[in-house]
Amino acid sequence: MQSLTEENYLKSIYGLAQKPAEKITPTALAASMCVNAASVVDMIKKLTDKKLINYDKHKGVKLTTLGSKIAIDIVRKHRLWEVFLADKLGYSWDVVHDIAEQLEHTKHQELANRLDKFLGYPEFDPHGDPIPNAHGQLPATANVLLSEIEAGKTCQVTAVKDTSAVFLQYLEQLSVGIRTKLKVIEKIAFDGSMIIQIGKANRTTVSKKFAENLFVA
Amino acid sequence: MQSLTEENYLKSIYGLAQKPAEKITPTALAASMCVNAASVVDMIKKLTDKKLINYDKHKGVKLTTLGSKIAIDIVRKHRLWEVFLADKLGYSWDVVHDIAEQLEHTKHQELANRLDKFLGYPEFDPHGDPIPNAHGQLPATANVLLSEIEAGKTCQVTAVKDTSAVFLQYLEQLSVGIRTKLKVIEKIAFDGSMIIQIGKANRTTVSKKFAENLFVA
DNA sequence: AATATAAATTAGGGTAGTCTAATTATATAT
DNA sequence: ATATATAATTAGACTACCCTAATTTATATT
Repeated sequence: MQSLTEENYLKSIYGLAQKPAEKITPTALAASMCVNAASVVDMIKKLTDKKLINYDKHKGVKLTTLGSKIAIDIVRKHRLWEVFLADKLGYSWDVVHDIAEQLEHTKHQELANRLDKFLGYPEFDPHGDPIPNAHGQLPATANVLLSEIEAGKTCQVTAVKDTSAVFLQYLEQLSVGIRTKLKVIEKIAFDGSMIIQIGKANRTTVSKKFAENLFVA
Repeated sequence: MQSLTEENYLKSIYGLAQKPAEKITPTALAASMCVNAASVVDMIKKLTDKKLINYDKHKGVKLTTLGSKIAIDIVRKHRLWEVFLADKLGYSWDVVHDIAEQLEHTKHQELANRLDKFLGYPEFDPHGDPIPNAHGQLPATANVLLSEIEAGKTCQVTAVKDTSAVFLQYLEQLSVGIRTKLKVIEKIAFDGSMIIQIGKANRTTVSKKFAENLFVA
C-alpha cells in the first residue's frame, strides 16, 4: 500500500513520461511536484525500495510494471471523477481537475468500476484526455489526421504517422509531443497549410504535409 | 484550515457528543479514535489553540461554535456521499461507511451542495442517520413512536416522550440512548409488548408503555 | 482517612515528508 | 583541457502525528 504522497509522485512520473524524449530527472520531478529536489531524492529512494520505479543517473526515473499499474489506476480514477463532476454535478472543465485530485486517492477496488459503469463507460474526460479502462488500457484513439480538423477546433496529438528523425526533430523544435493540445486557427485554402496554436502560447503555420502526418483526437 | 487528522478528531467529538450525559474524556476520545490517550492530549491542545474545542478537566471536551460547524459539515459530506454510493453506485449500506470516510474530507465549498442537489436533497443516509442541510440544520425528525413501528422494521431512537428519571434509568439499563438502533422483532398481540433488538446484540421484550414513550425515526 | 485503582499528563522518541545549506558530480563553454 | 555553471546528493533540522514509559492527579474502596 502506498501513501497519498507516494501516489502523487507516481502520478507525476506517469504524467512526465507521456512526453517521451524528455528524461525524468529529480529536478524535473521536483518542479512538477512543487517540492525541493532534495525531497525528490528521498522519495526516489523510497519508491525504488518499493520496486515502483527504477532510477538510473543517465536514463532518469522510469515506472516499473507495478508502478505503472498503480499510476494508471490513479489516472483512471482522476478522470472518471472529472467526468462525474462535469456531467453529473455540472462543474465546468476548468474546475474539475482540482476537485478530482482530492477524490482520486479513494481506495476501494470496486469503486472505480462502479463509477465507470454509472457514468456509462466514458472514454475521455472533460479535457479530452483518455480514460484507462478497468484493465489499464487506453481507448484506441481514432486515426484522425490534423489535416482533417476544422478551423476553430481544438485537438490533442495522439501519435505521429511519419516517424522519421527529421519530422520528430521538427516536432521537438515546435514543442509538439504526444498529448500536446493544438487549436486550428485557420486553414489556408491555397496550399492546405494551417495556422495552429500549440499549447497555450505559440502560434505557428505548418504545412499540409505536416498536418497529414500527425494523428490527433 | 484543518488537517485530515484534525477533521477526524472533530468528527469523533461530534459523534460522542450525540450521546449526551456522557462527558468526552481524553480516554473516551482515544478509544473512539483508536489511538493512545497521550496522542489525544496533544491534539486537545492543538484544537484548543485553534479555538475549535474547549476542554475542562471536569466537563470534558466540547466543540466551540466554529468546531461544531466544521464537524457538522464533515458529517453532512459523509452522509451525502453515503447516499451517493448506495443510491447511484448500488453499494449496500454496510459498505458505504468506509468509502464515505475517504470522500468526506474533500474541500470545495460548493461540492456538498451540488452533490446534495444531484441526490435530490436527501434527509437521511442509508443508515437512517439525518443529513444536515446546507445551513447545518438537521431535518426535523417525525414524531413516530416505537409502538407504531411494524415488526421487521429497523428504526433509531430520536427522543423520549416520558422524561422521568425512572424511565431514563431504565433506558440506560437497556443501553438505549439517542441514536440507538432498534429492530422490532415481534409484536405481541395480547398486551402490545414488543420483542426488540437493541443495537447489534441484546434482544429484549419491552412493554407497550415503554414503546409508547420512545420517539424513533 | 488511607490506600488502591484508574485517568490524565509529561517526557522522550519514532516515522513520513518537507526544508535549507553544503558538498559532490556532471555538463557546458571557452 | 580547464573553468564555470548546473544538477544531484548528503547532512541536519523541522512539523505533524503517533507511540511507550513514567509520573501526577482523581476517583473508589476499605
